[in-house]
Amino acid sequence: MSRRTGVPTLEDVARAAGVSRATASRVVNADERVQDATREAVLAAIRDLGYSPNLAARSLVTRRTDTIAVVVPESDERVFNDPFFAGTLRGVTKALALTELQMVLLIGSPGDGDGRLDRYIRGRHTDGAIIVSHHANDNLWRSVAEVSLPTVFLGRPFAEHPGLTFVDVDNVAAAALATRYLVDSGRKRIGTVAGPADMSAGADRLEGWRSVLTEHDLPADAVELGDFTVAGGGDAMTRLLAGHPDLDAVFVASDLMASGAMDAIRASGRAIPRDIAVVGMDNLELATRTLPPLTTVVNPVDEMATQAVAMLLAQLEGGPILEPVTMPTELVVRESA
Amino acid sequence: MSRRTGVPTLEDVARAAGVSRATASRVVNADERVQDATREAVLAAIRDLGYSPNLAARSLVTRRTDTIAVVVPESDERVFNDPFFAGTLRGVTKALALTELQMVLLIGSPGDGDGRLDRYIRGRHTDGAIIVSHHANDNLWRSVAEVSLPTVFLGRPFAEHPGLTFVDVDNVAAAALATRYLVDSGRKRIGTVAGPADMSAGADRLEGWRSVLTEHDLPADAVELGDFTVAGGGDAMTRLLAGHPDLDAVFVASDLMASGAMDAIRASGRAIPRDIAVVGMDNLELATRTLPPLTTVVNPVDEMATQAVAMLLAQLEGGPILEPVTMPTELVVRESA
DNA sequence: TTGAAAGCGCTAACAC
DNA sequence: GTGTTAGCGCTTTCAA
Repeated sequence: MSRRTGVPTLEDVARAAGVSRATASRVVNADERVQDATREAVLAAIRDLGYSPNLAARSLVTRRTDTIAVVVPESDERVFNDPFFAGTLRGVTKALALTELQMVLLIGSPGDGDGRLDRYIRGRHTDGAIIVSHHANDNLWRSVAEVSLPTVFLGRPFAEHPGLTFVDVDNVAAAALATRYLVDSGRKRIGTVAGPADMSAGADRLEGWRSVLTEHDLPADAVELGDFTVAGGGDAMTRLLAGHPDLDAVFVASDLMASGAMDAIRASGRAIPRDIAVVGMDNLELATRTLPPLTTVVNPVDEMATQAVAMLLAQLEGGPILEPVTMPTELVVRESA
Repeated sequence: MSRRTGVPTLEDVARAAGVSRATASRVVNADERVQDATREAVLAAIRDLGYSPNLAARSLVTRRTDTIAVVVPESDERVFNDPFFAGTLRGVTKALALTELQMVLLIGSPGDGDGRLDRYIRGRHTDGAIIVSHHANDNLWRSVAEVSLPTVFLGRPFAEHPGLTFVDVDNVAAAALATRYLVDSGRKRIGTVAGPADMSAGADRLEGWRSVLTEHDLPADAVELGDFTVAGGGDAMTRLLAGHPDLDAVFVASDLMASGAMDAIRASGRAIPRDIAVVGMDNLELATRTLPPLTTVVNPVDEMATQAVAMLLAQLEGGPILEPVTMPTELVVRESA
């Protein structure tokens, strides 16, 4: 055992097993061409010494870190309060648990003030990245492109760039699905609480809502933006009702915002769905617990995360950058609309 | 720039700046004794080349990884669904953001079936660890002790061991506080939905509840165990009511379980707090949204996480292992009791 | 099937 | 203040 730190090295293992370091390394890395007897000896030494490879040393020569970054350019508050992110992280964690890869979670404010995320990416400290919740003004896409870091976006990135791939739902279609349901149930004055304009999910869902209203010659002017939080949804709804007291329905671009919006609607003295029908999006567990339970569009975060990891792994194994994947959605009808 | 990978090394920087690798290294590591002009030249080269240190190479020589493990021996499901863990991770993330340390999140089932967590710890792949939600039968404490990995437990570990330190609330006192409040408000037949017996938070809160009842000569036989989930709390409450239909109050060892328990109580046709008073523990945001809002004991996860990180940092900087810290709690009275 | 040896990129001890 | 040099622990040719 190494005299200095007490942590056994491969050298120590080799000596204990009476073989060379190269052979010991082969055993550690499951190389075929090692005689069974030799392998046994080395494995025994590993057990006895409690050997564990020094990852830094390995990384230095293999030029792989065996980690992938999960980048979320949002505040810690949001990341750890919003069930959408919880679902995403759960999905990624689950998918990654089947591999040898370790997840490195990088959280940073949108816009990335001090450039921490950017520097980490440009430093190529991980083998690849999954970028969630991308905003128009953070240049993460540029960074990954410039250093050719294998990356999959979870949610379509705002920028178009050859080689940028992603997995997402068709947010335009999802919002259209929700809005069409409201139209079909006879609602005539349909507003929306949209997501941030600097995120594709925000912009696309707004467009889906608008397209259906236009298609039916209904007014598409009742729009307020929220920030994908409960409070933001409540505030937006309050403004919406103030500006358009005749609303009889609203499509809210996320369940979290819908929860806040429903509180605001009730606070205004209106009944759901009698006076105002509400449809959300995400289908969080929360949607079953609102009053009344929320009709919403499924956002299959778990499957999306699995898909994103699979696409990234394919790239890491040397495959080509796969085409973007769009997951199907569906409407879940409960009692709010 | 290195001809092979396209990633610039310190050697490249040194050459570009016309200095030795050692001097370039000094600039990168903010060593004082470098002439201003030299420093400028090196910094310029770093900028031009887009240099970023190879962490593996640095780690190999410094014998530090600049990462700390946050170990949660629970399923991904629980970690990413339970707001208690979200709060903990948020606190740790926030505290770590002020340092140079990167968090490595290690999630694994209790009991640690395949030993992944254990191996990671024993491999000393991080400079230190914060262990959350420790169970009696996982031997994480033994592993950190055997490899002398600087560690702080978040929540008192089940095992006593010299050198094991932790931050926690006084769970006995917290449960006693809740139970005493119920006694003082005239309740006579007080049950409890306790946490898992293999966790100190479970055992201690049960003991606190029992001590107060015994002290007041009240029966302390109405106990059911839950698993700190909503469903588990509901099931336990249902059993409790079946076995003890005369209950007029219950202390539930977590807000999440309390939420489930309240559903079960309502389902049995009883009113809260008229027929049965309920006190929870944690003071999650959820507690403000139950019907009726939940009276509960504060579990200051954010402050605990901050404290744990501070204690770990002190150890990493070479200080002694600090004494365990117990944070204060308080009762938040809402409408459920 | 095994071993010898080179070298990954960096820091730190030492010399100047 | 700066440069030279050794060496961290590992994988991977290359040769035997």
